[in-house]
Amino acid sequence: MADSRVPTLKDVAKKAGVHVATASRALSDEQAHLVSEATRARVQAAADSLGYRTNAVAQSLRKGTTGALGVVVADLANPFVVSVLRGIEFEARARDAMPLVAETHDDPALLRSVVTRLLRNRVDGLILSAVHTTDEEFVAEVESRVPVVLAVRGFGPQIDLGRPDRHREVLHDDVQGARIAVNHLIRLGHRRIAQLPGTQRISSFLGRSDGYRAAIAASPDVIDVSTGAVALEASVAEGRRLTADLFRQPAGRQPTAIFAHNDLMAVGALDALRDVGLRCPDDVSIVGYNDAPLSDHLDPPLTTVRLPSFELGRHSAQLAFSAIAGDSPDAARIMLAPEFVERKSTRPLNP
Amino acid sequence: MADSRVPTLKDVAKKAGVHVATASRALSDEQAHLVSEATRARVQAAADSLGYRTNAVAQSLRKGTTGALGVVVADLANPFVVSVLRGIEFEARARDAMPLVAETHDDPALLRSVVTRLLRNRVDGLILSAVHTTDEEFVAEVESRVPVVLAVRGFGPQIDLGRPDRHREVLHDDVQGARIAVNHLIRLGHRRIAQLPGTQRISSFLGRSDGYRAAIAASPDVIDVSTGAVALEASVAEGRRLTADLFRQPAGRQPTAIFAHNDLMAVGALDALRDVGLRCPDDVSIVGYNDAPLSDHLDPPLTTVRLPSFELGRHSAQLAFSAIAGDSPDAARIMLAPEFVERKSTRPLNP
DNA sequence: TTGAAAGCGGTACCAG
DNA sequence: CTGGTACCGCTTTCAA
Repeated sequence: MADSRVPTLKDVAKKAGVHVATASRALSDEQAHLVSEATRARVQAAADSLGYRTNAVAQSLRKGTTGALGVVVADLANPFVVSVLRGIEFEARARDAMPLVAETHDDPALLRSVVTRLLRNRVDGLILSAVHTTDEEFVAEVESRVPVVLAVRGFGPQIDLGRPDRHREVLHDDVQGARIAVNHLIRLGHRRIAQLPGTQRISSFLGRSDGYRAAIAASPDVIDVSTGAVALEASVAEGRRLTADLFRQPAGRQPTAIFAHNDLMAVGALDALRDVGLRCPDDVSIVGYNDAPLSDHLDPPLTTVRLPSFELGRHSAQLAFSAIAGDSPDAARIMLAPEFVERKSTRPLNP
Repeated sequence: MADSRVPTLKDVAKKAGVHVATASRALSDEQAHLVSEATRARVQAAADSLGYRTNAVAQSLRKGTTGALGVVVADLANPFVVSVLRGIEFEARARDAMPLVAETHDDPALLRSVVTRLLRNRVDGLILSAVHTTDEEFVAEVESRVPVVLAVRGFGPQIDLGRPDRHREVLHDDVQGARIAVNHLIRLGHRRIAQLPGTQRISSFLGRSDGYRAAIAASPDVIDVSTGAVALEASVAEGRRLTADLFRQPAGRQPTAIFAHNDLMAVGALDALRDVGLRCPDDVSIVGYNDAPLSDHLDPPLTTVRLPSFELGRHSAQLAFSAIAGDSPDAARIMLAPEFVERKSTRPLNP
């Protein structure tokens, strides 16, 4: 179990009877052509027999680049996030880069702390998927140090088209997703609709709120019976709480359809409905967001909005790597379209 | 957006009017006492004004230790894995260490590739939570280079108590978990029982099979009507396939209770039951494993086995860090107890 | 208490 | 095609 010292390039060179510089060239794909095939093979053999592995730390110090890409996410327990990560990993692997993943739990202090750590580790670039709208100043400062791509979440409201792009960002269209979901409910005949909004510090939820309100506003005979309360976190418990509050309102303000800002809250809504003796979809229709795993196996299977998470990850990484390579503008916005998934938790309004 | 060059310690020293060595001491918690308070403050001020951040790459090269802990998992989409990760993160944070997480998707080639990459990056230690029973030779070699802890999965069958510990491992007791689950079914009166086994290359599933068989063997009037087929992956689709096969057997070999090796397969079993017109739990009882999110919101809510995932992560990290510090034996086994969670997918056998 | 200098393990430029 | 050498940014003896 002892280490017996990890072999260095010097050991390899000695064993192969060449200078370290030669050994370095022999083992480098880009420089191997500068070396005679015979010595290259000899060095390779020496390296293999010693179990030599390049010290990436030394290599990074010398090269001034680490091949590491910092990735900051809010919550790994969110399957959507994992899918984004895999898109990033896919692109990273193709470039032999290494994603360093850190989690913030949506704590602004933790965001600063993990970004700082990543920066100390000299990541070549950063993909931030955990920003709050209040983090723009901090991020701007980070951007002055290293290429940054915002994924999933941005700063401004998406609906504000006049706002110039100040960052590189890859988002999905939450305004559009919410609009589709709510229009679906309206088309089914629902006239009293409520939303279960996530915190408005997160642009995704901000966008969904905007889309929700836009859809309602476009239909004069539809009223928004939301309580105005916002979920402290996008959880089952909060969805349940918010929904329970909805049904404490007078009958004329009780919704026949609910738009939840994510599937977990939709599940909480399902619970709350059961609590007050209402059934879904018979009495109340529910739409979720994100298409979480098993949401097709709930009772009833959940109508929801699916996001192109893997592709979003890929685009984010592509943008990051091209920024690192220096051939990318300082600001860019890629907006991906959501997909509506109709299942059994929505149905036409009872006559 | 330009970098304008990242400030180094030399820049800080120059600005503070001291030698780099002094600056280094001033900024180091352990050495700051060697420096006069006045200069320490001056250096700190210079560092702050320049936005200096220690170059962890250079620091690691010089110190010979990176403060990084490699963590290799099979599947980030498995919420249980995320919980283990958080336990690790918790301990790492307490030591100001940085987990580097890599995923294998249960591909042995990928395991080798990610471990190699982690080793090149000179992680101080490694937590492996993605090994197959066939990886022992490879892992032994890795252990000769760096402290390794096996988490969740080990090599031998857990039931083989005579087998000496050859590694550091932190496992949960799968034999016991399966035994409890199956005994529960037996106590409910079920006499024809089947399991839906995951691949036996993974010690967790191997242990669950062993526990399953042990429980059956201990009850002479109970018969195992499993087909012998094994899931290619622990997914809904495979659970469904295996269960469908179960009900293609003659009536006398059709189970009234099923033990699935994880919750996803249990969900697949639920699907298959519906396909053949059977109901759960009325006709067939089902037990899952892992207590996945939302398994309490399925139809019916799933009886399952919960694992102490966060604690498992913590123990793994503690063991890893003490091994890194050099005060830990080369072999050790920590075995954590599972917890049975009874919900609605199991009930007494119909008379 | 501070400065000088060596060196961690590579890479790349310059000679030969 | 190969060797010599400087240096990436930091830490750490050793002297002063």
